[in-house]
Amino acid sequence: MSWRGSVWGCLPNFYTGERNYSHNSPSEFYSSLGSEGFSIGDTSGTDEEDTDSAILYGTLRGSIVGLRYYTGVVNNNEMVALQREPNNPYDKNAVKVNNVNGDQVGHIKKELAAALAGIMDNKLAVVEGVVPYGAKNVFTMPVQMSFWGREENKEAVLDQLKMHGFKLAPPLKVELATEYGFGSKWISGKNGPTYSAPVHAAVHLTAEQLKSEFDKLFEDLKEDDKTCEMEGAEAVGTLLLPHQKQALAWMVSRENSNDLPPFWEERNNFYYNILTNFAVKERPKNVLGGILADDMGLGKTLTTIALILTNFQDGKPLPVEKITTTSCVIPEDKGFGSVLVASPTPLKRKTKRKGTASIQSAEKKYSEDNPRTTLIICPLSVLSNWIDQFEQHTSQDFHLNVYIYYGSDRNKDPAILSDQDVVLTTYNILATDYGVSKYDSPLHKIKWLRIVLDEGHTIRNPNAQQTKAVLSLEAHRRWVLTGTPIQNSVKDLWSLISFLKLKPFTDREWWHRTIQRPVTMGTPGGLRRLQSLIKSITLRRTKTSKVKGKPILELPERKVLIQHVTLTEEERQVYQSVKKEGKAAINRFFSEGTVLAHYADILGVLLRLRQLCCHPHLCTNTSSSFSAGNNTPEELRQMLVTKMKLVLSSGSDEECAVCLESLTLPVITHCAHVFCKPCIYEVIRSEQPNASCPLCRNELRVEHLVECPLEEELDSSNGKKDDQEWISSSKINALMHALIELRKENPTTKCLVVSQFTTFLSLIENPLKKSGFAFTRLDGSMAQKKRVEAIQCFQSSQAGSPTIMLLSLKAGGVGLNLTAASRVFLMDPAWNPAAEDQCFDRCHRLGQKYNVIITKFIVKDSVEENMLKIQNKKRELAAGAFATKKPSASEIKQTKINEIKALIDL
DNA sequence: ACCGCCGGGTGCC
DNA sequence: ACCGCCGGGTGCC
Repeated sequence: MSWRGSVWGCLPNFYTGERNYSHNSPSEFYSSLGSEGFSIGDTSGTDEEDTDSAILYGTLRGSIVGLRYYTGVVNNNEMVALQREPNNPYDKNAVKVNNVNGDQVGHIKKELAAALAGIMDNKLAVVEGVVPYGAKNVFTMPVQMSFWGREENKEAVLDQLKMHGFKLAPPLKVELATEYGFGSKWISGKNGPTYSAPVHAAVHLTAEQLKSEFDKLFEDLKEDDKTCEMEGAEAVGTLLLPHQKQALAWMVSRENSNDLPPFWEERNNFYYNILTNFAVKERPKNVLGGILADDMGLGKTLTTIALILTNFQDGKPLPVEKITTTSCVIPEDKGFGSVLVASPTPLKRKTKRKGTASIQSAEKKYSEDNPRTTLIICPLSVLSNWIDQFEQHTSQDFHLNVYIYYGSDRNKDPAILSDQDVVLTTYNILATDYGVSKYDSPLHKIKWLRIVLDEGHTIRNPNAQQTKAVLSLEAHRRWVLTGTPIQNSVKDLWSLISFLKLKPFTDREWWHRTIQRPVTMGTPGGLRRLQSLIKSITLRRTKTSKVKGKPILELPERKVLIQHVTLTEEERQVYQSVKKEGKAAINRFFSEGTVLAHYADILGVLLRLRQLCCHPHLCTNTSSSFSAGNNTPEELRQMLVTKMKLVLSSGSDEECAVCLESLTLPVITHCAHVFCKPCIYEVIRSEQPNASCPLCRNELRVEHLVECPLEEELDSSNGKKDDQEWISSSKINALMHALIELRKENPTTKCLVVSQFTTFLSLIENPLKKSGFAFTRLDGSMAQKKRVEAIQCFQSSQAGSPTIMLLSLKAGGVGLNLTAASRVFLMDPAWNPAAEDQCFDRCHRLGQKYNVIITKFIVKDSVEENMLKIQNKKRELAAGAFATKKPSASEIKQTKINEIKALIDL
């Protein structure tokens, strides 16, 4: 059985190269020193990227002075933050001391500050403080400091301190117990033995142990208060499943609750944070929201829509309005599958709700303090899914304004936006507005009723512009939807927790000191702490979870069959001659050592072979000449870039060598390699000022990158070649045979016929027509309206409705629902098995009534068979460990080279 | 007395 | 700060 349901998603998000922080903000400081998630037992240590785990150098007692002048107060044993203040007019070495709330307590005494300044500025160590006693002093108070840093900086730090006459004491003083999470048990042994601190950050757990530890995080989440059910309001036009009613009850109770946030306790009229020992008089606010982390396919979107309609205002549902206007305005001219963010296609919409006295009076209930609008932010790929689902699940009698804030003509008037019930937008639009001007960004001018982050893990990189844009939005209620809350390590959680505005974790330092480090260092209780945090704000069910003893989803079986296809003599001849030529060229590249320089050539060869396995007419537009001969290097380069574009425009689902997944927003480098735009930008950012290509180490510059729209964004209709007479192919014959057999068996069975190559789909149309099949088609080039039509048409159970859908592999987002089909014919294998799985899930999901049979057509003795082998290797890799070591640039290269060899039988 | 000592003024960095 | 430190006032016993 194929692996899908793991909590930890598939491959980790790889970064190449070390980050280089040049700013002074404490949060960046922390991120630069934070340990790299869980390090797995293998610590060969040769990898320079693996060294940013911090160890404790030792501790030092100092004093905080100038308390008179500041308002920040602390308690005994409370954590404090030390922050450099290089612009202090009295002392350029000044070090501020702040309490957990960020209020200044005082300064570090100047002699000590002089010693710390250099250490802190050069990021040799992170210095953390706890006030052990004397917190009520008037003028000065003591501070116990811990110095954390990389092993290799330890000497330098000790030297610096020595120069100023300071010496570190051995780690772990009793006063610091709370830092380590030992609690009172530790302190109680007054004259007991002394313990030495854990010095090394490495946790000696196997990958399996770690995974099971992580899985425990989400255990028991289904119990106690999370099993109540709640019916959706009348406005929810769809019956909710039991587990969705549970989620709704939980979400509504979270939004209306007045509980204290996790780790806070009330003690004699004060509220204490038991992690930092910080106290406040005002009751800290809990997040009115949380993380809905259900597995894919359990209906997070529907549940969220139900929440919006059911807990609309003051705990009451959306009122009935006797007005009937179109609820959603769907863009007519262009689909959402497009990911061209730089030049968004204008979407048509109407501005509604002008006039009508009754509505105006209704609007008066809403104001700055009492907003009405929910903002939903999602990746572009699922935007259309949200629109569909709003349409599907809102009852006819109710009217919900949904405004799609997308496209170059989006309405930026905050007054209009805050007058909607729902504003839907994408992370990219949000980040673009914010990038233009933080202050003019319309979405940042509004205080929202509720913000929903869909696929919330997209903001897991705290330094990404879109994360910053998301974190600076204002809202009363906040939700994160994600199927994979932790992709790679605990680090991934910070952005989400910070978005939820859970104090004190919004500040990176407190998150790091109280949760991340205890967890990564394996401090007793660290994981328990994280678990208790997650438990209090998260609801997660997997596909195998049960409600009242019954499985949440009873999905029918899914079988994958491989149907071998033998080429005809004629096809085989063409194939062999192209292969021979290609193999000779690739052999030459190997002997010249220019394999990676000719990457585009090689992809071109492989593409032609893959196309020939499908149909001889597919590769007529791809030139077979190799870039060599009498061309200048510049001409050669141009040819390679052109070739790469041609490969990409064929529809081939190529992958990015950095993230190892299907390309998103492909860009071609100067050296004719292709990567995801975000991946390569990350490489450039981390290797500045001089970055080099992960595949060939050539110079890498932003201004040389060429964006390359995928085939999906191109109009395929004008790519049809009418001048060629239609002929069949072995694969088409195999498909038609299967389809006709199937029709004999059961004429109502519906099928998906999937290919990466839309021209192949076009070629298949011909025999379908001849054999009298009713079919429809869905590919990336279709306008949104046509897609909706095609999907509705196909999903219909009416007699005479199409039984076949021609589907391009990557069409539509994860939400695309094609459950009417119970058979899938995959005409050509993809590099990335995950892309195939995602495609199969379009019919093998909630709502599927029959067992699903998937047939993969694979040509015998061809590149396709070799692709299957590579796919299997990738599956093993993805299932094996969730935190595989980051491959270095040279490993990326070697993997690619091995793949090429395997593919062309070298 | 280019000292010591006294006692008032004063106080982060 | 019930300290230290500074700098002015002062000066045998």
